[in-house]
Amino acid sequence: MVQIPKEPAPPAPLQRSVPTSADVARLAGVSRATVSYVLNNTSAVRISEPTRRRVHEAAKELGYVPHAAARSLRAGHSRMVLMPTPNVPIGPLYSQFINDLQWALSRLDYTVVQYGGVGLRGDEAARAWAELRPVAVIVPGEGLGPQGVAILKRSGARAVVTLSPEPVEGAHVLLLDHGVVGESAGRHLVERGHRRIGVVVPEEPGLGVFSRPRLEGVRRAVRGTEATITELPLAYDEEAAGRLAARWRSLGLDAVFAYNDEYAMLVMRALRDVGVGVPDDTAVVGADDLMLGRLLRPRLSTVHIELPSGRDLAELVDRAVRDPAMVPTTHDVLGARIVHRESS
Amino acid sequence: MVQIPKEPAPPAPLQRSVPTSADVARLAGVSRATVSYVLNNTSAVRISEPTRRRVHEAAKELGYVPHAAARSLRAGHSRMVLMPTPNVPIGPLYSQFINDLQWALSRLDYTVVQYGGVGLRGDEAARAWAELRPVAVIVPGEGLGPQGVAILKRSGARAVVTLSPEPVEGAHVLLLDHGVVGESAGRHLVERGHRRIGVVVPEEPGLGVFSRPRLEGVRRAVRGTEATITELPLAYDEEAAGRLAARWRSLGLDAVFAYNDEYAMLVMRALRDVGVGVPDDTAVVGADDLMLGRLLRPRLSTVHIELPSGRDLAELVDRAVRDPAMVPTTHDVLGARIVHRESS
DNA sequence: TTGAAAGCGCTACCAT
DNA sequence: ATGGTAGCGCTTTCAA
Repeated sequence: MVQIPKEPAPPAPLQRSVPTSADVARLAGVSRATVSYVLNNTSAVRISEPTRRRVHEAAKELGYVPHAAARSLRAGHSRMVLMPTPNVPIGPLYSQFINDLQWALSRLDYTVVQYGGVGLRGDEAARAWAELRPVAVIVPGEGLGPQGVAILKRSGARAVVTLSPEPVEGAHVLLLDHGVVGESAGRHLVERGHRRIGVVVPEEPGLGVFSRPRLEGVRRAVRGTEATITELPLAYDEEAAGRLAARWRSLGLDAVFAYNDEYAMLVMRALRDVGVGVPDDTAVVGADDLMLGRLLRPRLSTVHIELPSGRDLAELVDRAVRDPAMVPTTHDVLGARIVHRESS
Repeated sequence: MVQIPKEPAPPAPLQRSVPTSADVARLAGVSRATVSYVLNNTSAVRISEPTRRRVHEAAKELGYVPHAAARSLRAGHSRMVLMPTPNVPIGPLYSQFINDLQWALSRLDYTVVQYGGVGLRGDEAARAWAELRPVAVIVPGEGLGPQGVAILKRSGARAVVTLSPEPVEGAHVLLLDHGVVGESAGRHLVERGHRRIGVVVPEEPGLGVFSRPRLEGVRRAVRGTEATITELPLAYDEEAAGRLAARWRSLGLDAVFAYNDEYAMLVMRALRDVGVGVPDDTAVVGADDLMLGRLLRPRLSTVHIELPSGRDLAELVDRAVRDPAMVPTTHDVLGARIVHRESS
């Protein structure tokens, strides 16, 4: 651990207080109203060029920066889109999505803010978000109930969107049903003649949100076939994988859906190390279509996931903000398709 | 691309306006002052139990949530710590660090907010942040100059901390000099007798912040030895790696520092595919000590990186906030040590 | 073209 | 124990 040294604090000069528009007005020799007109380019009012210049100079000289809270208090609304930061570790796929979303919302002139509420949950969290009076809230993942939605709306949020595994009353829901991921994998394995299918279920807490539906998806895919499913709880480390591999023959599986590409790499490695052939003895399928899958040998079969584009979501938010009468709906937005390579 | 359908907007009921403390006061039959005392548990004032109850009930019935902007406007300060979201894709290492930091700051009763300013740069960005009047600003990476620091401080930020590759006047700087990473790798390779060392430099824009110092670090490590450095620009895809591998023999290198573990995997795979032996023909060293390095065969030698703990940084921020007189200093906080496995 | 002033929601001082 | 009220920084009528 790298320590940040603690230093003794020598005395220092007092900080000048923060300049306000009144200070600018005083320095420019005009009223606060005029300052506001000039700095906001208010078109309904004509201000003479010399005055404009004086105001701008005064503002620059003082290092004036408007006070967002005061402004939105006065205006009665803000353009802040609040998005709680997920407290689960997220992959590159999701990061990219969030990035696109932020970019698109910025283009639409919203201020995007990720709120790091760690300990809070449920309505308590919703209340904390509501205190900031965001014009819209985008909640990734579960955890927001109808109550929470109500709290947010009562506090002025004109759009509440959740990216959730299940519908939420009152909110615009982008249904991210990971079942389709498992389904793709399961269908693929069944079609290729596999009958004893293992499904890796990560032991990491917080991954259950994804792993449970993926497992259910595989179950759905094999329904009506002779194939059977075996759950394989697994921690993301080599020893755990080694232990799993050691009892592999006794499990009698001919295929495994490894939750995602990273777990797939872990499993493939462990199987290799105990002499289980992939795909001949056991087929392996990952998910997420990460680069690493392409680099493995045999090349990893995987499920490619399509999230909605950040732009689409940004537009949904914008429409909902501009038309609060819009009735919230629930849409399936998770796409999944198998990418067949060499491991299956 | 998954499309989010656009729906026609039917008419809908008007939204009741947001309840304020005045509404609560009216409903409870008390003054706004009393409401404030009750809801904030003001210890300087005694409120009778029946009154408290009435206030709480009224607040709950109305779904009252205090208005953070109004509160901090009145108070003259907030407990918001603002952190611009990095617009470079960040790895698991850094994500973990940010998470820890958020957690630690929450424990200290700060509200952590990641600000998604995409298009802004330099002082423009600083001004946008300053509008929110955060009590502290933590800037990951370069891009904040002394000007920006001044803007933030003039706007009331009591602590400005940057995690930067180089010192910034006026700010508390946690120097993340990635040179030490390259140095560790370089020293290791030289000690093991390698003399013609390639250094992968990712072509991805935005990674230059890291790759340049890492390259310089390797240069530093070989200074005074007979070893030579060859820069190897490389995009993160298989074809590019294949092209690099194809001309590998002609490069005459006996070792390569691959920027990080992911690039190392890419390079190792490409070298393998053209029959270059690792480590016998060419040694490979990665960086970041990701799990995938342990799963490769040969196991990947890598540089383990130690970031400061989130807790330490949170404490630094807290101290700086409580004692604005504290003079800003610059500290090296990036630790690096070689993890020797099988690829070198 | 510019200024005076009200008021957004909240808290803290001073009365009662 | 409770209420009246000023004022945080800003925008926006309304007057001049």
